[in-house]
Amino acid sequence: MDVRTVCLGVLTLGDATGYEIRKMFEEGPFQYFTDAGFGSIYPALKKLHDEAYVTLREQAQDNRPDKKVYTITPAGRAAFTAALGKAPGLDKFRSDFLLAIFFEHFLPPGMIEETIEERARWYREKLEHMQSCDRAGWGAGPVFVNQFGQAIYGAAVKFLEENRDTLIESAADRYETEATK
Amino acid sequence: MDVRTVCLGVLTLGDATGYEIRKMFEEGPFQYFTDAGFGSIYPALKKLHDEAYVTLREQAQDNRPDKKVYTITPAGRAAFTAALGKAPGLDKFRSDFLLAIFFEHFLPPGMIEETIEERARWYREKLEHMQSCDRAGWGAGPVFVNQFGQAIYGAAVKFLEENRDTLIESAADRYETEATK
DNA sequence: ATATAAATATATCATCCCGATATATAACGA
DNA sequence: TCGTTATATATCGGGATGATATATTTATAT
Repeated sequence: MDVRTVCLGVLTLGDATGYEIRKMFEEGPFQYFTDAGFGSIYPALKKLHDEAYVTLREQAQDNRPDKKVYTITPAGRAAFTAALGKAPGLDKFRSDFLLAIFFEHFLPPGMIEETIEERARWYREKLEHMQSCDRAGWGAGPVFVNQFGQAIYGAAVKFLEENRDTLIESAADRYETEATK
Repeated sequence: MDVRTVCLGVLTLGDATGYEIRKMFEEGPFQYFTDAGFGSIYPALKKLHDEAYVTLREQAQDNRPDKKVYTITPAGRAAFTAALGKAPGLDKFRSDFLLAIFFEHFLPPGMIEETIEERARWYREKLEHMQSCDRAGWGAGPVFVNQFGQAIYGAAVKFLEENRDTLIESAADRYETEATK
């Protein structure tokens, strides 16, 4: 799904500026399964405007850059519906952390524990954030997505907590063996 | 982690051609947390060769393009170790499926069930593949990574199976309400 | 009181990545 | 026999990433 389509989706929830869309991806309910930076959002909005899928009104502000508030058009809604109608692409889980753990024997001794600890903390924080999200007024879709996220991130936290010691010990054993060799 | 670094990692496991590296990403133990197509692997190998991180020997074959077998150099190993020494970037889970479910009210009636069913099947297949992987001779790192994957994909399957009906019913209710309105 | 960071708001740019496409042949099954 | 899969390389356009630039206010910290 390209950034243009996701922007259209966000705009079906209400008018927004590029900056606000970015915040949705960073802090809002979208952050766990999609992402886009300014470098993709601004060009996307420009193109959506060219295609007449959105309109914009510039709002002057004191001592700040003008706000560009975007509104989705009926054509934009139709395009978004059409895009959703196609079978979604495959889910992707990408983890440099797991790559590092896979090649764990290339890591300096203390770093395995530190890395796992840090990642477990990160997953725990994200999980707590999802749990604390106010579900009042949310529709069935957003609730399902939020709970799916909790299931996944919860499983990650649980696994890291239950299996970290085994890996750390096995790495420690290897270092000992190498030292006495 | 860029494709060059991941290629170096694969090459620490043994010499390989670009085609074989691709297969590792597609079928091997890497497929659940990293990915790269030919369009990234071949340029990456070319650059690694320029940087003297790999050497290559061309193996002529009958009626086939020459095989280019790449071997990692000591400098390549050092570069890979240095790259792993840095704190890994954040894990990313990206899902067009969840985006579609989030905007579930834009989907045609039957498609919600079909979409969830298809995705549950996909997660189940991936999970079974991970479970069937031969762990004999694997080190602690690869085992940890494989089991982490199983925990995550298992949680996804479980969630989809347990919650699909609730979402489908709530969508059906909405269609009824809209019809009688 | 003053420095420093963070938030608001836009935008660009190089670099890299993804997916599609091209080329060529062997092997295998329908 | 005809289509598909596997082997093996490579390129190319469009798009995404991450860093950087600009400018001001507000909040936090020293």
